[in-house]
Amino acid sequence: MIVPDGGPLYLRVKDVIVKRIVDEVWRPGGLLPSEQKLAAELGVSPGTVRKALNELTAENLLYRQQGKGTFVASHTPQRSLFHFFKMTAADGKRQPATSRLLACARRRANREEAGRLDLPAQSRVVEIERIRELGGSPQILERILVPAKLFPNLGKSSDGELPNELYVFYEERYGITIYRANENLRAIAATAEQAKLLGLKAGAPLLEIDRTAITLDGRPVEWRVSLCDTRNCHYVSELI
Amino acid sequence: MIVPDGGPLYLRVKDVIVKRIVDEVWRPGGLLPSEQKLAAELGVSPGTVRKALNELTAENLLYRQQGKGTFVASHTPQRSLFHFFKMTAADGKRQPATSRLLACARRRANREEAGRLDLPAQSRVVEIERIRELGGSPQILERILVPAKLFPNLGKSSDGELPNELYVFYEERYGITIYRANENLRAIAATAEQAKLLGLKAGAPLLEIDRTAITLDGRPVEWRVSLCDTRNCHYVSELI
DNA sequence: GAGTGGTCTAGACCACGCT
DNA sequence: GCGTGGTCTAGACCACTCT
Repeated sequence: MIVPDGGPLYLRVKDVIVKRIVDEVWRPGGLLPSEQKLAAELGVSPGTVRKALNELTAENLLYRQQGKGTFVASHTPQRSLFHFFKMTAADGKRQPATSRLLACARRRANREEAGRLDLPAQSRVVEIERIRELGGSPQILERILVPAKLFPNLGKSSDGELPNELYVFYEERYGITIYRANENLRAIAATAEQAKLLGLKAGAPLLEIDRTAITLDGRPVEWRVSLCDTRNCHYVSELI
Repeated sequence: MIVPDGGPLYLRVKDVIVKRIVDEVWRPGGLLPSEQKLAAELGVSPGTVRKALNELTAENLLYRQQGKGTFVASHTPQRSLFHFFKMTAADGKRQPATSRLLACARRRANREEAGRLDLPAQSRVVEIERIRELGGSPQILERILVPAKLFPNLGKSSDGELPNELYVFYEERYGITIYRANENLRAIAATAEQAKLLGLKAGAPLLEIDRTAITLDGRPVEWRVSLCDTRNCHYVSELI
């Protein structure tokens, strides 16, 4: 048996599959071998492989299509939008979001930033600042921080254009796929500078979304703080 | 075969089980028949029953204990706390929350309120106002609205005491189990009155959590608006 | 020891996508 | 027509709980 020892067999099969995705044996969007072939290769029964594949599908790591096969999940604009963007307009309509770049530069991380990204002190990072507009008016002020090492040319050449959906871009351009994110939400008062950028008065209430995004192997690769004017939109959370 | 027609068998088995919970054939905390007995009774194979039970377990409707059996999920203080209370202290510690009742009275619903609770216009409702404290200082101002019809004596006699975990109370006292909730989050500025109750200045930013809680059969039974002082705590959301 | 859920196996048949 | 995943079945064995 090729799978490592210890614990239930289907969990070990899961680990093998995850490891192959991490090692880029199978890349996002790519097709996995069929259940039967995987079962034969790993020396387990098809039912065990099926259980592993189904759990990974439930965790949004894979997706399956009857008649076609099993694929590694990847960021399409749709998936990115629905999974990682929880702001919705007050009227429920999903308006096309556009973004305006304010800054994009490389610099050294301070202590807190290095800690958040699990980097050595003083590591180089790329800082992106932008404003996202929903329905024409500025609504979200974002500061994004990523390790420079993982994003080689980002912020060096003056890339005037960055796509609105960054996770699609991370994946296609740098081979970095975001699988999970933790968000902490607060209400804060806008500083004079923030207020000006969003067309508000200083002290106006803003929804602060503090997000750490992590890859499949659990490394944090993005720290993002979004400040939202929630007069015309809100953050949606479903508790089950 | 006892299960109704149409669609995959295991989904029909799920529907049968859900219906029995709704009809209180099996009550929260109660023990279901074993897989084998259920399979025999419904005339399907044990594997099919198992698949249905596992999906319902994943949806937090049931829980299973090896060697003991399968039970209908119920609100314990723990479960209520972990599933439906997403505020965490800034230092990550979960402090015991206490609450102070401001008001609890029956009255007629206005248009918006009736709409939110899916009630006829002018229906009687119970309104609860309270302040929740985390670590000694007031942090959350809550207004809770429930249909008077479903909560017979609530708010009539002056119940000076209401437990901190209302969902446990709803279930034990009125047989109403909350299974899901939708929350919409915003940042707002505190009114003078709100600020006074929370020990803040007027205009201070507050996190507004607008929640609709629904039962297993999909009926909304509680509308709750929580206003949180998020200087020392935050709302946690995990995106997967 | 009896009963429960958890795991693992094996195979049949169906629905779907492609060629 | 072929290969894929989706469903359904049947049974063996293990781990756990309780008496």
